[in-house]
Amino acid sequence: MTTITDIALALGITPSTVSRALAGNPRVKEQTRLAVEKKAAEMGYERNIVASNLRKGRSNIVGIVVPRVRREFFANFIGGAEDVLARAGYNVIICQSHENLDDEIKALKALKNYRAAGVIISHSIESQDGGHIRDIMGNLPIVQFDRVFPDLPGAKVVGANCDGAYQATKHLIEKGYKRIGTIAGYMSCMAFVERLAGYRMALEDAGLRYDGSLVYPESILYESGKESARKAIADGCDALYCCGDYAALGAMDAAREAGLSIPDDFGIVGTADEFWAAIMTPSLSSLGQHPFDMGQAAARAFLDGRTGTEVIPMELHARQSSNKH
Amino acid sequence: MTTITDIALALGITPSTVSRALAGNPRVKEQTRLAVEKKAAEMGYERNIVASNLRKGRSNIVGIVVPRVRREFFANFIGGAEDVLARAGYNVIICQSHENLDDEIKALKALKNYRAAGVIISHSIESQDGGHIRDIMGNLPIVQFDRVFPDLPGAKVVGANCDGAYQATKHLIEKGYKRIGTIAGYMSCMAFVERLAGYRMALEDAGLRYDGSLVYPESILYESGKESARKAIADGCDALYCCGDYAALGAMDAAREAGLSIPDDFGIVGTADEFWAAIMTPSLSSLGQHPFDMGQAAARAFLDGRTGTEVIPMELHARQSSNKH
DNA sequence: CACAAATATACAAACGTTTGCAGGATTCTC
DNA sequence: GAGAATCCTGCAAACGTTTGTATATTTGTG
Repeated sequence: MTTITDIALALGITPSTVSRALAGNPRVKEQTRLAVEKKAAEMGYERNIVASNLRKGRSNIVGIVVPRVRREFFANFIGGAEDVLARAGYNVIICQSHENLDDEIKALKALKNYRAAGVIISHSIESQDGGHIRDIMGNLPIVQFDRVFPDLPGAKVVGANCDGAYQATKHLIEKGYKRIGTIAGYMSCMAFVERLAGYRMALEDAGLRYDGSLVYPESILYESGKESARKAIADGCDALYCCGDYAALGAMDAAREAGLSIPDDFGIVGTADEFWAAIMTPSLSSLGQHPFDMGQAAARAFLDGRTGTEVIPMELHARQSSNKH
Repeated sequence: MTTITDIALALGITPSTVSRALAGNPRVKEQTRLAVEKKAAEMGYERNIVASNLRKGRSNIVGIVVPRVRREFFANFIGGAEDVLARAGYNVIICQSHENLDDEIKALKALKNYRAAGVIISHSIESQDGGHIRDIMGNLPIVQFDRVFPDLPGAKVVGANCDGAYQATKHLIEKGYKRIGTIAGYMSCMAFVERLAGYRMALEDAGLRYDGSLVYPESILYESGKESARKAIADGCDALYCCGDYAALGAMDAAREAGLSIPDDFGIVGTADEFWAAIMTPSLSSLGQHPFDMGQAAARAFLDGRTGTEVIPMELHARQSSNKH
């Protein structure tokens, strides 16, 4: 592997000049810069990024910390972020917290240790606040997305959760459902808290009473969605706004098992607009997020050093599962 | 940030001893090792991994190069690989080739530059052979998966493509379909070549003639699947084995648009067993891969320095789309 | 032509670790 | 108790960059 010293030797100059030349430092003469660049190309030089990182005390690595890569939302987010970060010369290290505080801390420490240029994170369900993030990362740029701690400074990219849930709930009301519950997700996440607020607002704006007993703040996995839906049916609900499509799917199955027909006896709206929502039968109405766009937005927020909160719109895709006649 | 020099100073010893102590080198006395460990913990020391990597000339980074993270198969694979690599103390850098040779080369160079400990790769569709991989990575461990170049040495993890396609085709034959085509995928990938071989073998074992004109070696995306299926229908096929579920979905839509009923007029089997295959209507028969397991297997192959080819079984999930009466 | 100002390069230290070699201390053997 | 063998630790160089400061070179001004 050729080093700047090799180039310097070949040209009869010093490594420092080579370094500056390659960095485009205006202190080196045009002529020598060209000579250096030519020689470097000739010798197949590639900057040793590890040495560079050590000396500079920071790397061109951006860490992305998510609960799980396998989840479609996060995979798409990563896709979007990687696209714009790679174009800007950054490399992306992926860390999974597995919804687990310890793993999250471990990941953040590893990133700190790599002198990552910044971290893009959606915190685990176990994390109660952003203290550990701030403690570990110090004043490194942090971009939070989807699940964000408002107290933590730095950029944030979130879906229009409140507005989206409002739309979804309003849609159910307009379709004529009378007793609408919600599978609300864990209240430790802002995203879910906001959706609940949107749900409530829609009810109240329509002159309906908000009833806390129709809020099922469980996980949004298939099984717990099904379980919550059973309770909702027992509680007399005729519709559910679900904060996740898998929970919505569970709710569908619960309704069917209870002998209810969808959408006439029971209406359902999910969230995320997974690919399959449109192709199943009955097709599932769902509130679409834009994970890929969010990833791009988060990456750009990092690159530009922006610091506010960016809200990515969500739109309702009304389909059969909520189309009461 | 405390360094080994700080610890050495605090204990009145030298950095080299501290380094050795922390590395568990048997050349340092038990007693001093304990003292060092205590002090290190006390001072909140964490090894500067960048410096360590520079000195050692290699890092604990493993690169995973895939066409796209957003694809379920790859996202799940990465999930599996990350799980076992993280447990072994490695960090994972994700690179996307976007099915593009240039990006793949760029990614490999970046990984080489980071002195990655190894690379796990599924090559882009544009890559014709493994020459560039070998050229760039030199003798670094390379694990290939799914799409592999047989000429490239090193470990390989693949699905049982031939066997799987055989099962799928045999299933269609046994269900009574008479003229079975295949949406075969690009022939630049081993995986697809093997599946085609399995398809052919199943036909011939059943005494049916293999007809090259019923092989549609196009991409396996939805649109091209639909297009290929239109041709297949025009060619008189009554069933298709599709090398991807999205292509299978396209085929379904093409059949429906042609007024054929599934499964009675037209049978379809897909590949990958995406989540939605089971819940759509009619449900899609599909050949299940195990991307998460493959990820784990690939990571273990890397860790153990294994070098053979590991074959992960595929199983057929027979559902409505191929259930001719 | 002398002196100042500007320009271009060289020198050397630093980033924090690892590691071959050497040397000091301890233990062992006869 | 002398010598060898063993055990620990220290010294110093190295990994390849980057960068503050100093020096050398060129240019400009009166």
